[in-house]
Amino acid sequence: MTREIPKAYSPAEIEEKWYKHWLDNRLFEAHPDKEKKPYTVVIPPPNITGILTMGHVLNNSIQDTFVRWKRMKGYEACWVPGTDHAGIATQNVVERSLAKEGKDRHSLGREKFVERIWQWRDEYGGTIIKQLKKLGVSCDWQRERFTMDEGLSHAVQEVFVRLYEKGLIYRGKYIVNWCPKDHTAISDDEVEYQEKNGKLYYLRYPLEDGSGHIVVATTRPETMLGDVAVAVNPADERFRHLVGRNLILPLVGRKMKIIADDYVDKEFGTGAVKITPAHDPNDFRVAERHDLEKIIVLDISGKVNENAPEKYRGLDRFKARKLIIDDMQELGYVEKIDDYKLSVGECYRCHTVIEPYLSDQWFVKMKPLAEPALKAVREGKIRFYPDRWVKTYEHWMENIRDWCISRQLWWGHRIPVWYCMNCNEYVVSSKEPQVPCAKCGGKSYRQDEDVLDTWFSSWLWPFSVFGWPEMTPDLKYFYPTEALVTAPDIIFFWVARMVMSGLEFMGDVPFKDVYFTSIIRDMQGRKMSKSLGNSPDPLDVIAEYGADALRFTILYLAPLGQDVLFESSKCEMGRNFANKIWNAGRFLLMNREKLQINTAPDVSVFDFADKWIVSRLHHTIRDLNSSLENFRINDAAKIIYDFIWHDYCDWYVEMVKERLTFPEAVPGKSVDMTRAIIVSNAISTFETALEMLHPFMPFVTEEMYSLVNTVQAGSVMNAEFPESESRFISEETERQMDLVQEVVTSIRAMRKEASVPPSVAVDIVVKPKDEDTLEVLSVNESYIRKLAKVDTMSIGYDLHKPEMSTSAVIRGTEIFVSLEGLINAEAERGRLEKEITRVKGVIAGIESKLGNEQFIQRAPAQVIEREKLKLDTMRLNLSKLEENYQSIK
RNA sequence: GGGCAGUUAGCUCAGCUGGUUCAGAGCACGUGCCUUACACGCACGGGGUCACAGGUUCGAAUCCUGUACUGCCCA
Repeated sequence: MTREIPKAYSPAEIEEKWYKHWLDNRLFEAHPDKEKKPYTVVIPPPNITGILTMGHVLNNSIQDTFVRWKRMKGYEACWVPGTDHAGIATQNVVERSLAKEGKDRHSLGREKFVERIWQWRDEYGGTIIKQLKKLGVSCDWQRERFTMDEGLSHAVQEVFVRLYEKGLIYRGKYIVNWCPKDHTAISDDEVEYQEKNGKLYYLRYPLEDGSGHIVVATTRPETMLGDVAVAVNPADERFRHLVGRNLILPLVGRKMKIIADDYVDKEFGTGAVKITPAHDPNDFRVAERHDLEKIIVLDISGKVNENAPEKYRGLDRFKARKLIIDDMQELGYVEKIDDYKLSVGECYRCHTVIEPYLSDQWFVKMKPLAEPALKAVREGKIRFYPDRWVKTYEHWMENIRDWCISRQLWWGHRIPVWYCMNCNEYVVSSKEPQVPCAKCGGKSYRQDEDVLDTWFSSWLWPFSVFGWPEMTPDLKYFYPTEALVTAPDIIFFWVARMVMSGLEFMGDVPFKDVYFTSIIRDMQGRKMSKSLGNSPDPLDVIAEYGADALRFTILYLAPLGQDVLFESSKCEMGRNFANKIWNAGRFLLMNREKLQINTAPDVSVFDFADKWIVSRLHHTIRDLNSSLENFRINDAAKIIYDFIWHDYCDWYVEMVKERLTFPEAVPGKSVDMTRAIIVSNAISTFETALEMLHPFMPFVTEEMYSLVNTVQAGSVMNAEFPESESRFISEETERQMDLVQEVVTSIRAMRKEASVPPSVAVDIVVKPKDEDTLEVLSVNESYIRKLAKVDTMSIGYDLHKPEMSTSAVIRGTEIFVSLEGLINAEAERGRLEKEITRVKGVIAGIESKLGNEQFIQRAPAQVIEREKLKLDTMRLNLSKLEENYQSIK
């Protein structure tokens, strides 16, 4: 049946088959097990409206690699998947679909609208989860959570109540970032700043007594409708005499004072600042200090409201800006208008320009939560990879501002605050209060209309997924989690806040290591985005190259802390690698099939090649484990790639072929039995390599493992991850193999240089440098002959250079390739000349080093010894090269 | 304006604590090969004053300082 294995690996059916197998056999499921140590990872919950991006691919490939690796190492690996409810984004999506039916949420009503969103979620919300499965991730799907689940919602309410009771949640009228499109407040962190070309308008405000005017500069002239004062710096000589005098606000006619406040920057604009307390955060603070009125002049859509002169009412803020400037110009109140670069805040969801807006909101006091969170990172209880993110984290924590958590949306966790219908007194409670109002005895309540910021549920994720606030067995066993793998752009939104909530509510950090992934960009270095259309659809990439190929390629390309430029054709690398593995397995299977002998691996039949590959294998295991432990995942990918492709396939398999043709005689064993053992030994190393590679390329390794395994060991997932054993590592054997490889390569090069066709075997003469070399090359004669296409190989100290031959010197050992009729004396002389010049250069370099007294005095003895040895070898090489050069006729 | 990265072969990138094998990989390129798994392959080869200028050191792609350009974050 193995004869039917196709030549090229085609991933599609194989991936589907194994993913189903893993699910059916519940291999991803985790349960508290006292015998084992837990290894817990929670997925950064993707947005429920989202689809899989290359960023998710990287992120989840990394997580899966770690989770599978630890699972094979005997940990109870638990990877919790899920999604978040993405308040604004989801509400937008459903509102759009309502609009198509000519409806809006207000006509539907809150209850129906929320119902509608749930319907939408049931229908489309699972998209990204389905897509993740295509990638082969080993999440425990039994544990899939959604931030709006009952349990997680309960956690959110509990947290709100607890923080409120602790005095860490308060309500107040403050300036918030208002999105006039989404009609909601958003937090400071949800505002994205863009550098834009704008104007700086210089406006004249006349003094009340008609004795002149003062000029203020502003980028948002429409806010003048809400101006209540003009402020200057108290130390500013230019304006000192004006402080305390009155102005008349043009267009409005309001009388306002000139006040002095340190906040004003003398250098900016004219040094005089108009104060609009209801529409600017700095002005708001000035107004608090000076007890000024706060006049809101825009409505929730950014249109001028009834507090402004009639002429402007109902105008959009940008239209109002134009009209106001026109009117001011007409009245002679515009001094000048300059071009000006300014940074404009936009809503991170819909990119509408944010309007600072005075409104009633709920806030979390952050300072008390930030302090322990800062300490945990400083003390190394949580480590960041790469650690430079610690600085960013510290800076944010040290300058932390209170978190506005209320959102004027319908989709989300409703704020657990109840207002007395009678007197408006409020009670904070996760359920509707059953007791009469403490203030007036009223008996009916209404709940706060607003919902909480989505991140207010995400920050609880590492423990809410395990049932908090109940101290469930799962929570006890799996918390704290081990590693968090996430993109750096949500370090504030999410990572920092999880640290705070973990410490506050669980009394322990939520995770020990945070791995900040690279950002995937296109080949021009641009961020991948929907609007640019420069992001390949990972599902297309998987269809074309296979999930293993995509995973491996992206891991190989993404070094820790470095951005990655990606295009799907790069996945050829991963695909080719999968194909290489497929064919190596095919080779082994075909040979086993041919022999029809069942046998176990047998160390007693090990020859040089086996000892070498096993040494390389254990080297590789050691390096791979240490790379993964240090989160150097691209190194790990490279290490395993090089081992399988270069050591195993390029050299070892070729050597095995030679042995299968001419097996060494083993006492008491038939020739075919020997052959079968040789194949079994080769398979055994291959299996270990598959185990090592499995966390990176789960599908092809599982498939090959199942084909190659005779004893039905079951899934490779259940195999123990290989551990390096130093008794198998032989530096000596590896050095010897290096020599064999160098000899083979140099013979191949000489053949090529002399244009010997690949089909023609050549004779070689070897004059070894010493006993060791003689021994190694003799032992490996058959391999050298096979690998370099050599007919007879003569080896000895007293041999002579064949008449017509080309030569090379490898570490003092001379290799002559007979080239009867093929040699070109001129070319040969040129070749040797080039090599002689190179070696002379090396010698001169070392001589000047060794001749340097400073070097002799200060360099470590080891280094000096090394240089001396190198010099000896190089001198020997040179003398032989010169000798051979002379002998050319 | 402040902070953090980056600049190494035509392209995309490795190169950890300075010193054999330090100048590497993949792709691309050139030449030759259907050699008893693999043309998604094999073999061999060409290609880089490691951004620039100083400095530390016996010794610098690697450490320090400055400059230039690129990108990100914060104000």
